[in-house]
Amino acid sequence: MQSQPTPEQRNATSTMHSTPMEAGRQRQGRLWSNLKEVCDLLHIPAAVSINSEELLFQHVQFKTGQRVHTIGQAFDTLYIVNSGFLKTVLIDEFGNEQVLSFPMKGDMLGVDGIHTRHYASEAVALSDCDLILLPFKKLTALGRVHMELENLMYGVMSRELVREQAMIGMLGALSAEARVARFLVSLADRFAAMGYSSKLFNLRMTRHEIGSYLGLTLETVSRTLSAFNEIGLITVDQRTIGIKDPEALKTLRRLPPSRSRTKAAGAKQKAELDAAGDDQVLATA
Amino acid sequence: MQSQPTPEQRNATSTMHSTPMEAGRQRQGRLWSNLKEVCDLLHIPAAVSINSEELLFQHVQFKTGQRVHTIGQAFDTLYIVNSGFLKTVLIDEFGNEQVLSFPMKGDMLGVDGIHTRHYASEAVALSDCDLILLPFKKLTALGRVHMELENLMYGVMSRELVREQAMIGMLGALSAEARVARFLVSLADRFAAMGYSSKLFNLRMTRHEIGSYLGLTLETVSRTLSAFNEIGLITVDQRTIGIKDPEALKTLRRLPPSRSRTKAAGAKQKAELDAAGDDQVLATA
DNA sequence: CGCGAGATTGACTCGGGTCAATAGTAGTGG
DNA sequence: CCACTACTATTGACCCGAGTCAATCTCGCG
Repeated sequence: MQSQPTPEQRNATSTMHSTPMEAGRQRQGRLWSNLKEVCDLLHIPAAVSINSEELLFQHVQFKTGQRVHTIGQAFDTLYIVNSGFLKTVLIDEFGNEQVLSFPMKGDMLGVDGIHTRHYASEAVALSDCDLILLPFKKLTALGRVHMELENLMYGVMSRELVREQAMIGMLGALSAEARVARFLVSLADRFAAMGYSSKLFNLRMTRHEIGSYLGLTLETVSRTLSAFNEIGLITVDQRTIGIKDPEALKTLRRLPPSRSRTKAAGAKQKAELDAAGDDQVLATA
Repeated sequence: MQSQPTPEQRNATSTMHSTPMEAGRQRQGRLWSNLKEVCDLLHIPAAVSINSEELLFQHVQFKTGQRVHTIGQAFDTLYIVNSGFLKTVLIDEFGNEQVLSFPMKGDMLGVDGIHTRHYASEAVALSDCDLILLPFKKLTALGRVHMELENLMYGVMSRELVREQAMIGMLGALSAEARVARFLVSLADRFAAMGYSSKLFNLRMTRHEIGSYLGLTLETVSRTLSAFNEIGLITVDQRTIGIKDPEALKTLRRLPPSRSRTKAAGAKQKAELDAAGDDQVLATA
């Protein structure tokens, strides 16, 4: 039940007891989803012409650290994140990881495998995850019957393309501080879109992974977060991040003349923050 | 606007005189292409079940400096480059250009517009160009009839996605020299794929544009090219580049990406990485 | 022929990478 | 419960790669 949720296990579970009116769908374990649910998850308007319950998509669970797919593995299915957090990485010729994205609820995985029929990246669960399987064959076959599926696919792929373009722009043009700032804002927005707090959240990834994602070292990420903390833009406690000034983060290009940042200024900021909320900032005086 | 052939012109042209074997296609100006030609151009195996000559795609010519589409413009058509060279750019909040790609023969433009129905980037001709128009509506409509069209689209979009992933990896992990080196190799390969010489070619873009594309300044690009020239890897004369040692360019690096020390592969690689760190410019795998 | 855009090269600066020491945190087992 | 270990995060000191500023050179074009 734990180490590897294989298709066999899922069949065993789902066929174990099938409630007739549920048409084979296992509700409580969230083992199946219909097209409507998939579209909702992707934030794509599903001009619902289909409620056919035979059009169900299987769920699979992955535990922290498990790999959803690896580079070079034969491609046959796409995944949609129903819950949990992951990272996708490229491995260079020396075995070094390059983080490409941090997929979470509503994001699609595996699209890079379509072209060569082999996944071009590796997806790893950063927390326990629940993913929906979209067998690509099935998808394209259904695409000809239900044209919203087709548009869904185009939309998702195009969206992903735009996201990567923005990423390239960021890596090419922004300073370390601006990258970290935008990363935090982006995370906050995504949490907000998922219904979580955009003001206080936990990072699911290490500094190292953030650094890889942003083209920086973990030290620079750590230092930058500390600097933001001193200035009062955020609060940092390990992986707990509090967003204090989203506007400033959004428009930040460069940090104010860094040399003049004295201890006194830092202490002042710290005091304000402590007054504002009950948080333990450990920036020792 | 400029000389943009309209759909009416197409109908006029195609019905004007129909040479039986040409089936209404205007040869001399390369004004039309059928699906087979489009697939060939994209290097996608067209399991040819269609030779229907009513399935023709219009060409459009753009002159150097002209914009094919701009950011925010309503999306309705994709483009395939039949000849010529272009750049696609993002414009940031201060009007600065960020070059995203240098499309040439066989590349597709406009895919980033599908998601929001507005182009997310701007495409500019760096030379006189001949593009094939693929009206998106028409394309999706045909996709349901001829499923190879569908696969074509998925394939092209996925390919583009993989390309951008590689770009992100490069920007995130490689030194200036390695980026320039790989850029040259990539250009050489693409020229080779088009039937041109991969040993001697002309850059269609300025140092500034190359720098923007690679996340560097034009001075760094210029200096790096000069350095490669001195070392004998290439010859440089303004925009004329001669590739002398493609292998060296391909494997050239600098900073061992100490950023990512992967647990599994990391230990194995440590010695090599450290050794590589003492290397100067050249490194052989 | 002169003008302006592009390219090259040098001198200087500094952002961020590297190396290293320390400390906080989580998981494991006694 | 604590001790032990491995991982993660924070911080400081140092320095090098690449950005910035600026002068000069080349070339294409009206």
